[in-house]
Amino acid sequence: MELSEGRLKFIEAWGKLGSEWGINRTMAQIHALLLISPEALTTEDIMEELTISRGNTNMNLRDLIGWGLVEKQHKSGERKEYFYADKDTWNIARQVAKERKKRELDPIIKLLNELSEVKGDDKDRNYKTFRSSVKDINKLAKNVNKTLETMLKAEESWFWGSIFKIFK
Amino acid sequence: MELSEGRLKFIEAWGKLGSEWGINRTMAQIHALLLISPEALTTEDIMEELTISRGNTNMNLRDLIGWGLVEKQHKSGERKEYFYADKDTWNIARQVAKERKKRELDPIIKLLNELSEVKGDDKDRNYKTFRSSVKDINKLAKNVNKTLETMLKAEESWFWGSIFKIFK
DNA sequence: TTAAACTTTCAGTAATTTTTGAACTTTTGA
DNA sequence: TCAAAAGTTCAAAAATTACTGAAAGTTTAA
Repeated sequence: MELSEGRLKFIEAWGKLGSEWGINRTMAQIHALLLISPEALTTEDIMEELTISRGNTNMNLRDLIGWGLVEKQHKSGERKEYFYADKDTWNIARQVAKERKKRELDPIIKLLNELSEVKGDDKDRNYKTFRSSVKDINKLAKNVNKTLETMLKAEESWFWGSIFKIFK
Repeated sequence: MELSEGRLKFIEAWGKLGSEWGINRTMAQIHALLLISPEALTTEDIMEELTISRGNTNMNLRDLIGWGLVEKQHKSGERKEYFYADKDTWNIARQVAKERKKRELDPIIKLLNELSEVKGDDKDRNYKTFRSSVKDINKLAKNVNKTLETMLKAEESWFWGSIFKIFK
């Protein structure tokens, strides 16, 4: 396979993966393009490569910056903004985990704690099933939460090393 | 909070969470409803509780069965089909992990292996960055893969026990 | 202070995804 | 064998989400 074909496939696959995980396709594609670009790119570069509009490019770049996956760069003597993606996969994974934890896991844990307080009749089967499901999900969510917190602080090699030491 | 309010909030939250993770809202809501229902429900029950159409209910139930999260039950002497959700959270997590691994991780690993074979000029910076990104993502994907495989085989208490033994 | 170079915003449009509902199929019991 | 009761399908409609392009905003340098 040629590099140019490989690059296209990579961008396409990253976009598809993103959309399967609730991340907009274009945002994932811009990220993919930056991941395989040695140099920072301008808005124009991205628009051309992906044939998308200026507005779309701009908004998705802001989002990527909001996710902590892309940063703005300025070249001295130039007015234009350049965009660069961190290439360290472990940082990317951590950053995504961090943001999704904040946006989704934390609120769900908060709700589950509230739902644990729901009062009812212990003889009511609906109530018993509700309580039991909420309790179990709560436990799982808290375990995931603890594991993510460890991961957020950890070095990649230590993290996987620890995992595999046990799992063999 | 009252049980009825809690049930509504739970269904709503589960639906939202699903949609944030690329799972259709209604499918997640049906799953939520079944999770907090002690008895198996009929299509009619679900249609009424969630005020959705028969077609929609039917299709999403098929999908849930396809994900291995819901099973059909038959009551003797009755024509109607009843639907029941496994309430074991660990089984649910494993089932979701298993399906998503099969549908998404496995294909991505296959592609990454192909992309590892892309030929090019070692002096080309584009080529070098491409190779390096592909290699790193490949490594991460394989680590995730191994961890998932362990998880799929494991008992819940053993799994979290092992994780926390290391992470403290 | 002006104008060129660039960035941001957002109303309108387009694309995609989800839902409906009615026609169609299957199963069952009389 | 038939009709009632249930289950399934899918074209069309609705809802949601993403994209465009042009106007408005900002920054810079002369």
